[in-house]
Amino acid sequence: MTIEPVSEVPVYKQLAAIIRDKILSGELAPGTVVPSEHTLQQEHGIARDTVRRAMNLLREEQLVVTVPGKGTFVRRQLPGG
Amino acid sequence: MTIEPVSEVPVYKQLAAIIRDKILSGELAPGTVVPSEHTLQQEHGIARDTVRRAMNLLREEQLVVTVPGKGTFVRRQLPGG
DNA sequence: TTTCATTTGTCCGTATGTATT
DNA sequence: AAATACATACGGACAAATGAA
Repeated sequence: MTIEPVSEVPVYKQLAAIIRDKILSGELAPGTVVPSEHTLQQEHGIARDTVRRAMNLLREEQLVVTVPGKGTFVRRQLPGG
Repeated sequence: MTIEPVSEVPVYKQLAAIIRDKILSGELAPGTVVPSEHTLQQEHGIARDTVRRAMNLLREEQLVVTVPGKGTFVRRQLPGG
């Protein structure tokens, strides 16, 4: 999956979709760490601000849980799981 | 206090007034942290841009002091205090 | 204990585009 | 035309929590 800088869909929503897919497919297993904001921003060539927006979405969807100073983790009890 | 989206008074001035009142009434005591931009924007359902305008006003009035990376605090020595 | 790297939290400034008033 | 408001996006900086050296 690649992020399209110029698109109808905002970059942060595209990134959220990418990570959401990995969670729902099991590629990112429950309890494991989601790549750090720094890593994601490097990998996709986007700003940290944009990464954080994506994470905010996933938190609202209760797909991930964030621990300050530690990281963001895939929830063990996924909504509707 | 509630912000009226459609009003003679701009939203950012309404928000500034709300926080100003809490400071002057002591509900927000000197030295304590003012809710973060993110919190305020969520609580009132307004944009970050608008929150920041409100904070700029309060800073100009010297009611609050902002510490980068930490937060915005109620001044201990209020103007005319 | 102190130090250090990592990671998230918050803030500052800027910019573009859209829409409304 | 100008001010207000929202959404998006970028970059830099410092603070605080964590954990490891």
